[in-house]
Amino acid sequence: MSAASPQSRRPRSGNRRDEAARLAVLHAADDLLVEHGFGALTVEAIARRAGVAKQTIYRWWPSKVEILLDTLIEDSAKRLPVPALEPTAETVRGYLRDFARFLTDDPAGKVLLALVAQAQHDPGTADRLQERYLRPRRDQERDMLTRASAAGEITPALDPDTTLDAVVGPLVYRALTGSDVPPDLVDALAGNLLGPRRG
Amino acid sequence: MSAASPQSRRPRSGNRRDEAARLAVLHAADDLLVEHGFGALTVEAIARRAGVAKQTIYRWWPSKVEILLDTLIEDSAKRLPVPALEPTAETVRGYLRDFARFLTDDPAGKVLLALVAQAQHDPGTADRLQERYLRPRRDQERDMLTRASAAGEITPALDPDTTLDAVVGPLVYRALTGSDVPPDLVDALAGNLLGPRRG
DNA sequence: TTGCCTAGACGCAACGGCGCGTCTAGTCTG
DNA sequence: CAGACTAGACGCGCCGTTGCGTCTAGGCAA
Repeated sequence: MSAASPQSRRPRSGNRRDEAARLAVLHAADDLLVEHGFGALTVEAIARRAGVAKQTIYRWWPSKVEILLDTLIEDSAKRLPVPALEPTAETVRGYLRDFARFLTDDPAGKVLLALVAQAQHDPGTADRLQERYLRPRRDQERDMLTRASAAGEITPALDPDTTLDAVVGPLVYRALTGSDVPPDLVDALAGNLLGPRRG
Repeated sequence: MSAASPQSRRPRSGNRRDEAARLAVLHAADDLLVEHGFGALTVEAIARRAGVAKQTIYRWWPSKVEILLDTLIEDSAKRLPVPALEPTAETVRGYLRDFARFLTDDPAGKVLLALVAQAQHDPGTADRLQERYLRPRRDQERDMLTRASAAGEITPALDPDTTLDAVVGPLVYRALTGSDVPPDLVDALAGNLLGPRRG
């Protein structure tokens, strides 16, 4: 659906990068992953779907992993922002619930799971996923927790990183193993690990 | 190391399956995965390493995933048994600590992570992993928790499956993202989720 | 017992298919 | 002209399959 059709694409703009082609590639990769799984995600299939020459892909991306990282970063910045200013117990819980829905319902969630998976098969992917996505996001999440703690909104018993792993881990694990990730689960984990509100 | 050398292999035994060949394939797959990662794990490489013809592999296993499942099941039955009879709070905690070490230090732990990863890329793998490994093991673990609860050894606040996901999830998540999985983490999670001993 | 015969597991080698990443050639636009 | 684009061919490696010859255990008959 979101693949650009050839006629809707603006004419190329000379010797500058074609933004329409870039978006077409990103959307094609996303769509193919969701529709047919990572196994069917080949560079040639992306090129066909995007209506773009294979060489154009290799010109701008070293691998399909980097394409997926681009879509993941753009999409999760848009649709799963980390509450930054004066987070309350409720915004923290809300973020975690959103994260659970992101994992299971959002196409970008599938992209994240696929990249975590691919990281097991290829050390290069593991490094890039850490650098470009996991580490920066974790920094923001840690900051959120620290601010909420300082404001007395939450009172976690464990240090911030362990707390985050303890909540995020089960959500990701259930998503990876094909279980559902209901909001109740998030609330149960948050209740156990974030401590009483306004302790 | 564990690949059978040709001269050490016993002569084939007529029209019966060659057990030495079976073990050579299992060990070759295991070794190649640990040494070079899933990416380098091809059926042809396994055949070369095991000193076995490719057809012999295809005769007995429909895919390399099934080979890995065989090794995972045999190895974790041997090296990570689930405490079954009258589990105490300490045996439950011990099992979870063993599981953490299994994930990071045991070759079979790498096999499990690789299969969880592959399950994201291929629905068939997801089904087989569930059927042959995750479900049976979860059944045993649930039983362990239920018995320990009934005996008053542990007092989890959540239902058994959620409790297991809440402990196992973070361990797996950290292993997947390349973090270490220290015993302290297990103890912290267990302290939070298994409840006070002999409450 | 001796000797042949069959069943089935095995190794060797080659097949067509496909995705990889690279390369060449030609087109289009600022 | 420079630089991004399309189209398509290339060699490589692995896929899963096939044909064929070899080897051995076990059955059967003289």
